[in-house]
Order: sequence, then structure tokens, then C-alpha cells
Amino acid sequence: MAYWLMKSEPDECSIDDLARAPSQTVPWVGVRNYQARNFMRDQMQVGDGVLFYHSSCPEPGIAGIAEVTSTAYPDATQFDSKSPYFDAKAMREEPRWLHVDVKLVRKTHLLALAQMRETPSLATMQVLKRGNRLSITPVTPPEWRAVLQLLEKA
DNA sequence: GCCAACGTTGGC
DNA sequence: GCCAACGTTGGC
Repeated sequence: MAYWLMKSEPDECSIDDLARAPSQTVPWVGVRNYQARNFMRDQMQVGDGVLFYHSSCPEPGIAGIAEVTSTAYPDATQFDSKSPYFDAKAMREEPRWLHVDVKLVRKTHLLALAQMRETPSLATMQVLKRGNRLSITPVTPPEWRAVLQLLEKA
């Protein structure tokens, strides 16, 4: 069982959008970065824990807990010329982009990025590293426990 | 809107 | 295979 932090822009899909989705599950489409794709393809397992993070918004931070509910499968948006995620170079016989499904476990209060930065037990988190732009990053068990503890506290 | 950081592209 | 140019991310 592994843990991940996954960024989503609330304008695209917020924690509330996830809560309203059928089965409170969304296909995590649109990842167009090889490192992030490889995490989904090579490492993610059903049942893995997910910190659902709001990015590119007024209040960035962790907005809820989710879980992985599928292994990786081809991202249909890469073949859809009308989609913003369309990739002209993607081949049907050999899909370039994959994704997993993610299901809400529970919405939490927002653990703000600013607060995360002030918390020593979270200092090792990749998402806090300078210059980090990866939309999916691994979370260690101690980091996961520290985040859950913070979420319970407030 | 700015800009630092970093990934990708493409010429050579 | 190098590396400059360019595009994107994402916090501020």
C-alpha cells in the first residue's frame, strides 16, 4: 500500500466536484508528464491512499483524502481532437497517456500550503520542494501519518 | 501579471 | 548527444 499526493485545479475538478461525481469517483485524465504517468502506470495499486491537493488557486493545499480505485488504463482524451488534452502524436495502438480512477474517502478542512510549510514533520514532502511542478508525487508513510494527524487536530 | 523552475523540442 | 529556445506549472 502506497501513498500519493495528486494535484488538481479546483476550476477543473475540486474536492466538491469529486464528492458530486458518480460513485464519488473521477478518471484522473489529462496527465501529460511522463514521470507522473509512470507513477500511475508502474506503481499505483488499487487501495493506495491519495492526498487530494488544490493547486493554481487562491488557497492551495490539501482538501481531502481519496483512494486509487483502478490500475492505469488509456486516457481517452489524448485521441479527442476537441479535448484540451488532445495529443496529435498519440497512437491508438500504443496509447501514450494513461490514468487511474480516484475515489473520495472524505473531504477535510483545507490544510493550506502555507501551514504545510510551517510543519517540520512535513518538510520532506516532495510537493514542498523548491521548483516542484510534478502533479503526482509519492508520499511516505510518516508523511501520510503526519498529514492525517494535522487534519484531525484542527 | 510576474517570474523561477523545470520539461520538451529540435537544430546541429 | 548537446544545449538554446520555448512552453508550462504554479505560488505569490
